Parts: sequence; structure tokens; C-alpha cells
Amino acid sequence: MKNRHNLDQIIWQVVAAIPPGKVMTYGQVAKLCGYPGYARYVGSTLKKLPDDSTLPWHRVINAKGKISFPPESESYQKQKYLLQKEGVLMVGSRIKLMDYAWRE
DNA sequence: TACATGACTCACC
DNA sequence: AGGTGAGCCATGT
Repeated sequence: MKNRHNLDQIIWQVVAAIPPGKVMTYGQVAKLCGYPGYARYVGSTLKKLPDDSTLPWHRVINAKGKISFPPESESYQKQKYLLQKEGVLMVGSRIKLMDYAWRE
């Protein structure tokens, strides 16, 4: 592709625009950026973020309404904590997308 | 150039 | 609710 260099920036902007208490899926973010089908790319882009980043990466979850980390991992615990803190609760292992999805 | 690897999705079962 | 398999696409070796 030609503009992948700028895609990262677009993704950051979209993610940064997700309001607290709301979540968006990787696929949604990609689509909103104008690159449907780039869900995996969104994931790899968030992976590049430095630990001290202020980007609300935790508001991005997968289409199943689940956190894309092994439940026992530290990242999983951290993401769950940050979401709970904003009022995004989980039923079992998944988040109610119906209730918290941003922009439907 | 070919193959493996993901913070993914969708359709089924 | 949970598992599988095929499709997806940039990256890294």
C-alpha cells in the first residue's frame, strides 16, 4: 500500500477520539480510518505504542466483545482494570458491546 | 521470493 | 458460550 506511513497516525487519532466509557473494535477503527479489513494492522499498530503512551488503547477490543490478551496476562488485567475504572463492565469474559460500543 | 506471525473477523457448529 | 477453520494484510526472517 502507498500511505501506510500515515495510517498509523490516522489510527492514533481515531483511537484517541473514543470517549471514556465507550469501546470500539479493531475492525471498526480500521473502517473508520478508511481501511476496512485492516483490523490486524490496527492491533499491530497499538502494539508499537510505548508504555507511557497516553493513547486510550484499552478502549479497543475485538469483535467478540473480548479483550485480545490471554486472561492470565498482565496486559489483560491492566486493560480490564482501566475499563472497569471507566464504568465498562464485563459479563463473564466479555464486554457488552451493545451497551458500550461507540458510534453503534 | 516464500513462509511464518499476529492486541483480527466472520461463518459455522 | 466456546471451538474451529478460512480469509485477511503488513511485517519480519
